Amino acid sequence: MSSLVDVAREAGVAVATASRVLSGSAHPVSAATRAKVLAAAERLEYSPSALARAMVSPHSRLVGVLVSDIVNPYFSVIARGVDDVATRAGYVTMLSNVDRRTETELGRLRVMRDYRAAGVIFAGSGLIDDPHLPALVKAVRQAREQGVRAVALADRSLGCPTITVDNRAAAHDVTDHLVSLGHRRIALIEGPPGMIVTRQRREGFLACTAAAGLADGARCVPGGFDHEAGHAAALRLIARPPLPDAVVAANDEAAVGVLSALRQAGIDVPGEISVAGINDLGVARHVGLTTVSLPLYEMGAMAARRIVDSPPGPDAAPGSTTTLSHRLVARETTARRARTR
Amino acid sequence: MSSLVDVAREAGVAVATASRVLSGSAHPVSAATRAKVLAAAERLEYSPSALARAMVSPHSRLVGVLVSDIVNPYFSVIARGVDDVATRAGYVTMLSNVDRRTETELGRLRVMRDYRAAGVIFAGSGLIDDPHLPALVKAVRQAREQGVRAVALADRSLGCPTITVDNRAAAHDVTDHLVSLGHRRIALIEGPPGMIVTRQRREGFLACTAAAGLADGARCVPGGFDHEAGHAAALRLIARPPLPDAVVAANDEAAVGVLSALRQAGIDVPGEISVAGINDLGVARHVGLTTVSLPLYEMGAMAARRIVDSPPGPDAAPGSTTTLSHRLVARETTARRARTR
DNA sequence: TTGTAGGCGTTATCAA
DNA sequence: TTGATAACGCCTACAA
Repeated sequence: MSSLVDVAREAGVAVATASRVLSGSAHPVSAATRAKVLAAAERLEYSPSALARAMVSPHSRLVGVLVSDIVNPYFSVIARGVDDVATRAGYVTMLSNVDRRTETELGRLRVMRDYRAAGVIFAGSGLIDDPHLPALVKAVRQAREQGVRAVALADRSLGCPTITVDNRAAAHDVTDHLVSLGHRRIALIEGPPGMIVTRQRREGFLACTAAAGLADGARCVPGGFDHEAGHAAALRLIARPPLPDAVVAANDEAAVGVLSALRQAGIDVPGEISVAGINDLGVARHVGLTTVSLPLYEMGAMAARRIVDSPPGPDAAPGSTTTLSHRLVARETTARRARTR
Repeated sequence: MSSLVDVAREAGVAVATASRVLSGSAHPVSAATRAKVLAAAERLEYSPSALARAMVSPHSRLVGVLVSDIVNPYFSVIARGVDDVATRAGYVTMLSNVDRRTETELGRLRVMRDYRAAGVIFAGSGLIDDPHLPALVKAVRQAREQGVRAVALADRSLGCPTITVDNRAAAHDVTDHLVSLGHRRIALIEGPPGMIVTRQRREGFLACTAAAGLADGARCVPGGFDHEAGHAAALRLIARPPLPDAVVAANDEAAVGVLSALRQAGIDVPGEISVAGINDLGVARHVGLTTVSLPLYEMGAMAARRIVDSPPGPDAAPGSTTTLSHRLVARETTARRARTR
């Protein structure tokens, strides 16, 4: 690898001059000199060291994204949004899986700060009564003081800007859709225990059923965010009749698990029971699942944009919250309640 | 952020000494001095600059992974394997989506080299008759000379170590499974046109059907790697009777698309037709899809291991190929051919 | 318009 | 065993 010194020597100019033309500086350089430098750089196949650049600038062109698990499509889509924006802006995405462990998140944040990341995006939901939260909050504050932008994609009280959706409202809306179709006994298959997003969606569900005077028919059962959890929860529902009129699953994946359990049991959807999810990932469209579309890609993209567009220096932006809108997408797994039982 | 200079001053020792204890050097340091330095570092919350370290060492602790699209679970699983190993070894994963564009891959490789990445993993399949391949091969060679390890996870003739599976054999084996179940007229729904992996799987399919004397019954139809492609291909198959006895889809996602098309058409699986995929991602287990299990996670993990375990310096390892084994997983979407038609 | 020089934070070399 | 110093490659005052 040839360095700026090599290029300067080859072009017969000072290092500073070479730097000025090659780094797109505003400093004036004569056309002739510029041409010489460019030619030399071309000949030597010069490519600036991103490391050295980052050393002397307020931050590197690295953007970190902390996800619970990249295999979960919820996070893949966010990561895709982050990376598209980052790449277009000349940045590189650093990815880390943290398995919902706040301590791991803390460790990864430190590593990213040590690379002088331009910013770090916290994509995962927080935990209820998280004993490690204070440590993370403190680390986030310090990182921000050092110029690392932080953005959260879920309500976590991290003391940094948050870009998220109203999970409570999303759960409310999908439940309301079921209510409006005439369903009276509705079950919610909850997300993983201990997660804030699980609580938010439960609250939305309960608020809607209560408002509709369906408190008696509303039933929350333990679940999770994957096929197996939804499948298992549905089996439990089936085992304890009467079957509810409708089911809201914690997310699309769980809803798909519910669908397969019902199908295996010979229960018709939406004839005998309606099923809905939340997220609207690829699978939902494919199986015709009624769900709530969440702007996941946009959340990632917007978070990245916030980072790459931000002027350098300590980040003083307060912990504002931007709430993106969601949208009910009615498909074939929900239908008007046909008969009484 | 306090630097090594700060720590040295605080401890009352020379910078070199502080560096020796804090970087775990083999150079001897007295216990007393060591303690002083450690205490000072603790007080100042010292954390070494990864950037400065990378500047003076042969490479950074960054591992790059180039995927076609992280939203595709095939790549998410690989990325997860890479990240798990990288993180455990104290490295950070840089992720880039390249949308199957070799030129983009080339650009991202350059960026990662500019960060002095320890290595770069090419996760995607190559293209047939790719006009940009020579440029990429050259860039890979140069990167390797500069100390960047390169690993490919598909047969691409990149001139670097390759860790992959035998796609030809995988397609052969799943086809053979169908043949052994008595199926005579078997259709292959191909992957995206122009991809090497598409050709390999087709070759395996054709080799198997030919060997079984089923050349007449073997039929290759255009498809793709997603739900929609599989769905559309199945519809075309249905539209032109007779329906084949069995279908091999290019991958699991396409197979799921096939299943839904058949279901919508009221065609029983596996009663009237057997369906199989390739990859064995989460969805396959869930829908009970017969498929071929590919060690995707292990491929990513092994590639990362190769990089983090490799001693620094120019990479001279020849373009060896490690082929990991696959395994047929028979589930409920395939069954013995019941009746003649 | 161009050049000189200092510094970013670390590790490694060479002396002491 | 410890210390001073030279890199690594770049950018940016400051000087000319």
